Amino acid sequence: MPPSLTRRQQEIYDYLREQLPRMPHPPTLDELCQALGLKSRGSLHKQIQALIEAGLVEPMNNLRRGIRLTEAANEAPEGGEADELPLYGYIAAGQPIEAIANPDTIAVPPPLRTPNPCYVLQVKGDSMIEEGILDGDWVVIEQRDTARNGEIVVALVRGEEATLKRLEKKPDEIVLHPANSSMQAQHYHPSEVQIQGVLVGQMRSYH
Amino acid sequence: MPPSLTRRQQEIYDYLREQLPRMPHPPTLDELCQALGLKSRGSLHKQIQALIEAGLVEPMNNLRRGIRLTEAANEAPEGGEADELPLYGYIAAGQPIEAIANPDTIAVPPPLRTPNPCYVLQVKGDSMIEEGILDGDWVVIEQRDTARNGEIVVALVRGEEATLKRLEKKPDEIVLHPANSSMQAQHYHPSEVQIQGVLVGQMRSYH
DNA sequence: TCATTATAGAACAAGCGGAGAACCTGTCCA
DNA sequence: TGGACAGGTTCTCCGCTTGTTCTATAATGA
Repeated sequence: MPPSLTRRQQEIYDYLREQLPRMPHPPTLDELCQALGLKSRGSLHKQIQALIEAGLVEPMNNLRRGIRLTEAANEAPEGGEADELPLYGYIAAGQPIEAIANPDTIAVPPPLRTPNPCYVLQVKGDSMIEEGILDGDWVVIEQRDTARNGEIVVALVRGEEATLKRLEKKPDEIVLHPANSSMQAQHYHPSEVQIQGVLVGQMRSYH
Repeated sequence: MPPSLTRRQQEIYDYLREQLPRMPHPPTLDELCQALGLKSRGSLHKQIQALIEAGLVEPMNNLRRGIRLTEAANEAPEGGEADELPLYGYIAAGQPIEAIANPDTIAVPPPLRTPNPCYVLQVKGDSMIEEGILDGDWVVIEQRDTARNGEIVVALVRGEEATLKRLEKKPDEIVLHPANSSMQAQHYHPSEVQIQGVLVGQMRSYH
């Protein structure tokens, strides 16, 4: 059992886990220093050393191979629960989906999802309050680009505004109905609206 | 066997069990103080010390790695299925909980429950519709016989009627508030009402 | 009334994170 | 072949944070 990491060590480790795969080469200490806002190679080395002792970073015995993670660290990500879905971020009427910094996952019980690919968003605002979807609720979205009349959908309007609304398809227009009597239904030309998914589940925590 | 915890210690322990997994780093004493509304690090330290002696919190020998639970404490919650909770039946205003024939279980993601014993009911009727709890929703209930003002509780009235209502405790009476403007709040003598649990989570399926 | 519990607050010491310098060891190139 | 150079290693020093310890003060209850 590795000695638990200090806060800074954890931070650096998290950074490595996230950024390393995107880098063309394993970074040198100096490069990492710059990326992390440090000025002293020696300081960073001390932190990395701790990660090496914890078995998370490949030891580099005087070789110049840059910093890379251990196999163990690469495989370790999550406990591998079968029904974890990605938590993409927030959805609020009128803004694009706001991705959160740490792409996270959240467990979703089978009845709340479908066998098809799904993801989770957290609701911001009260636009669907009369459908029992409150600020802060998680919604489970099935990834689809079509929907039936009356379904609640994640719709992208003119490529920029993502909203959670009830869908009404008319011959020549698409109407997006909020469920909040203080808001107006919005009318669009079909070409303006792109379906990104359909609501299939919802969860709320009270603490 | 460790000496039993004081009320406050139990409270802090529960908080840790619930909140620690969501934190990016193990918190420092100061951070915890703020989260718990305390102003003195020293005070909290004494409480934590007691939890350490009870074997629930990892001892920190002058190291600054924050507060973390023991393995024992982390694994302790339930021996059984990961996060399957018993589904007891239906709850509707005005009738006892209607047990379903096959006592079933349903998976509940950790954020929707507490570390304490919980169970699940399915909602019948619209009495809490303005709180975003609709007919057919599942509600996760923490098994408790006390509740704080403003919490939504499963209350058994005169030993026969179970309802899901928002609780208001007054000196001489207990008021159960529905969240549906077409229904009336109900007033009872404290001896008539028995708390059976507190709402901690809610789930809905759209298919 | 005394014991227990919870809290505030002050004072202390050491862990920890960082800077910087010097050192060491391979690689490259004239 | 022997520098220059890049990059890893080791060291010391400093200041802030954070765990620890103590004392004092309420509140509560047997």
